[in-house]
Amino acid sequence: MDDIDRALVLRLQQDAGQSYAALGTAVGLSAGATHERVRKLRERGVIRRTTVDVDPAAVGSGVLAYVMVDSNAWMGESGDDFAAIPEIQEAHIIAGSASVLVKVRTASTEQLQDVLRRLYAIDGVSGTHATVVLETFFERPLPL
Amino acid sequence: MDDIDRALVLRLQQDAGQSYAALGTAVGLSAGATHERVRKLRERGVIRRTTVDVDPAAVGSGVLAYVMVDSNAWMGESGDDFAAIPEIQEAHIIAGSASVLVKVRTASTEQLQDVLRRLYAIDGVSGTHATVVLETFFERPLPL
DNA sequence: CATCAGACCGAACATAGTTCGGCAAAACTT
DNA sequence: AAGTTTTGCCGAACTATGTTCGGTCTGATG
Repeated sequence: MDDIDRALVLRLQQDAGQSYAALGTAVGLSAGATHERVRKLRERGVIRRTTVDVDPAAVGSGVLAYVMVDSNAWMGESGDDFAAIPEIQEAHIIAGSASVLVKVRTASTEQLQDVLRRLYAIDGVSGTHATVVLETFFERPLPL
Repeated sequence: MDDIDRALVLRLQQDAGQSYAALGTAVGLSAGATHERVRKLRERGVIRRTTVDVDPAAVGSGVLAYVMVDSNAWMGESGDDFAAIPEIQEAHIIAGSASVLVKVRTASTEQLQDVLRRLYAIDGVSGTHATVVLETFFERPLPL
């Protein structure tokens, strides 16, 4: 994981569709060597997969909210329960007063309410505190 | 934006590296027609870009925290101020007691503290409340 | 000093991306 | 309802890229 690897990851985050030749030129390598570097980055798990970035509003997920989930039990094994709710995009165990923080995307606030209802149905969940996002400044890749 | 488009976006989210031929077979189209569909999805902005999913811990961002930022002024024009802090991965204006919610990734809690210091330096910021993530259950693409 | 392992280059070969003419179905027009 | 236009698709040609491989160099190891 040297400077060249970091440069490769950075450029792939910006555009994973470019050719190995272009990528190689940018970092000072041949296409073949670049290919080999990227292959190893995938093998090591640094690069998990290549994906596309989708406009949420265009696919019926125009409402974004973060929900603090309070509980009266240990939630460490409840990952699957949260994963079963498709509108939940992220779920984290957190330090602090609540015990789980989830990121939810829905088409409407009515559907958001329905997600909250399903959250309450999870074992150990004693309360929720939803924060609705009014405007997103930006969402961007990791710094390098 | 019909069922085929949704199927294409779904499959591209899972693996943007597969061939148009494979993608076409999966949805019942030829490679050429698939190519044209995906081109239009990009043109319309439904697909914003193709990127790679990187393991944060592998690139020196093992600490994740969400920070509620309180303010005593209108923050609607301060997007650039938040964008100037590279460790901030997302920044949103929110409804509720705080006015901005940011997602921060750093290598250490010391660096997290330094980010908080830089947040305080932004015009109008009157306080912060950081929530450190202990474990991430999952982070996944949008539902379709 | 000799040997070994790792990384790179450049060229060959295989595969996929991209374009295009022709066709058919659907959507307007009159 | 018939004509006309538009849209979307197929399949094949053409172009570009991915992928592999032998040979070379460099730095590390013993």
